[in-house]
Amino acid sequence: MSTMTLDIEPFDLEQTLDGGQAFRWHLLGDASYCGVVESRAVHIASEGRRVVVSFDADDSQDEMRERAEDYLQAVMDVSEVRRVLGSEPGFGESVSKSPLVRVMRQEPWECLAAFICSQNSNIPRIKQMVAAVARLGRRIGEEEWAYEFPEPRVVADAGEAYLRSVGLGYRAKHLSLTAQVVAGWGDGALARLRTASYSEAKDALMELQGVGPKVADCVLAYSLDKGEAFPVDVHVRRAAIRLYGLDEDIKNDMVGEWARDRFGKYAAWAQLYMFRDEINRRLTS
DNA sequence: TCTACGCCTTACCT
DNA sequence: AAGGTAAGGCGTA
Repeated sequence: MSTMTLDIEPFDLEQTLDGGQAFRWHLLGDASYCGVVESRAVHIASEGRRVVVSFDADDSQDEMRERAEDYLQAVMDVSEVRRVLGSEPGFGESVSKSPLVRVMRQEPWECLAAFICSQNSNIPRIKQMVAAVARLGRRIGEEEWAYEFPEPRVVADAGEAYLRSVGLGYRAKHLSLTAQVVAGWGDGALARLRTASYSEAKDALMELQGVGPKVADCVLAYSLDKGEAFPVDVHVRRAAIRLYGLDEDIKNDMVGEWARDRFGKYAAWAQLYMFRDEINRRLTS
């Protein structure tokens, strides 16, 4: 293993890596995490005032630094996030005083597949489903989680029946059909949506089976550089109504527009905080 | 077009 | 141990 220190302020590893925007990070006993970034097994730890990334000694330091910094969005100026969200009701104090929950930049296809699995499910189960899909990919290490996420073609060829057999339920059909379509688009087609506008990219994603407004916003926020995306699920909706006094009967797409207006390009960040706070609230009440 | 509502699978939790 | 719950989306009325 090689290690390097990222020039990035320490952040909330648990809520960032394992808080529901990604589903393939594994907690180790020492509060660090291991997982896969672009077909490489990596280990991420917070050590004092530093973030330390470890990886296979065969990989070049420069290349791994670039990958990790991209995945964790290390170059972005988070002081602006603190300024914009730091005095919001409910979660503002957490933003300004605690280690940040970061919006990451995942590989779009893996992100899309994961959130197709997420519908009408919960985090433990989503992890189980994504792990099963990941096992279709190339092994990149000894650990049970160490698989490169399979290309769309591979998932499509595995077929609906297989995906059902590993626990995806009715989502198997959605993922199988979408994998087929995305495979047909060719390499890099999904990532190309990064240069499209928010609404163009969202329309394109929602053409896919199993991708409605909520799943689309997750993919836009967590993999396609659309900070204005604001995934509205039952929890975030409840939080928005409670914290900001929105009408009880407001439509979900209106909640999204409200969030874009209020939080701008940091809507996705606000959503992570609102989601977390609402979940914690339900668990503790 | 727009909205409301039933349904879809099953792991996980209590 | 059995039954309810869960980061939604789709098809139909």
